[in-house]
Amino acid sequence: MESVFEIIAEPSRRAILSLLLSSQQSVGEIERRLRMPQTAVSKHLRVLRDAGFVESTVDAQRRLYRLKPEPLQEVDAWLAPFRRFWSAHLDALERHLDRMELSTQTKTTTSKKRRAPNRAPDKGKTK
Amino acid sequence: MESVFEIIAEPSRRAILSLLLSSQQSVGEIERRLRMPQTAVSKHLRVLRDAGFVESTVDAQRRLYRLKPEPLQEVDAWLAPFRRFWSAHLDALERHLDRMELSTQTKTTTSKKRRAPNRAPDKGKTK
DNA sequence: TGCTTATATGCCTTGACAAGCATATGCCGT
DNA sequence: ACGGCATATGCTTGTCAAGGCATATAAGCA
Repeated sequence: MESVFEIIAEPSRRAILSLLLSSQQSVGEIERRLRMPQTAVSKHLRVLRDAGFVESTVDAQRRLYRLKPEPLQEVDAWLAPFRRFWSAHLDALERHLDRMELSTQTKTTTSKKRRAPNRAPDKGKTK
Repeated sequence: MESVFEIIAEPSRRAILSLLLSSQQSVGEIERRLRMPQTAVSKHLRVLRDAGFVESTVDAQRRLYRLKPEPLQEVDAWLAPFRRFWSAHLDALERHLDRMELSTQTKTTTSKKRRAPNRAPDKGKTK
């Protein structure tokens, strides 16, 4: 399995992580709320625990699982340079729109269909 | 393939995305810098383009690929609640450490922005 | 026109993993 | 000690995607 990215590629696992955001949960609670078979929950939790996404404590016959931050922080760290990238781009776009007094008040991006206004892509030899 | 998470689960694709952070690149450049066969590069780029991570323009026989922000922003959005989660936890830890007058003076004395105190990662009960 | 460079695509094999099912382990109350 | 509840694990099967290879498309050049 290896990387944290492969771990969170699984939708059920992301669902479990999101569920644990509110508070720690037992396997049975996760099973009910996510409507997924118990063995599947246990297996996903196993993967998540081995990768450090969650930890568990024993409460009688139950096991309570809770989030651990480190692996997702790793994802966040990988994402950081891209955040800089796109904020830089949004700034540039903003300046550009300012410069050409664009009348239409464009709400900032919401739906995925939104694209940058048609500028000629600078096919610069700036390489 | 579907989700953006599955797309970035592939290490080569993450490498390509990181490479494109600096500037747009042709397929051949990516091939050389990542030392990976051309057909592999092309296939990964196909996946990335279909998912909206990159776009390409034609420059004679070359294709120049560049980043598009939206899909990674989607990842970032999913991550947001977890960021809140772990910063809350760091705050709690910090308060806790403050309360038990921990001797180690944290040398970063910027009191405005709280930072995680540098402690050894607590390897409590890993088996 | 042919030759070369740049990139894309189709086929095939292989490996990884999720899902399902059966079963094992372990704790509870009586 | 027993039966039942809660959770974990082993095995098998189907699916799907990555990698390798050959080949296709297409633009530039002589």
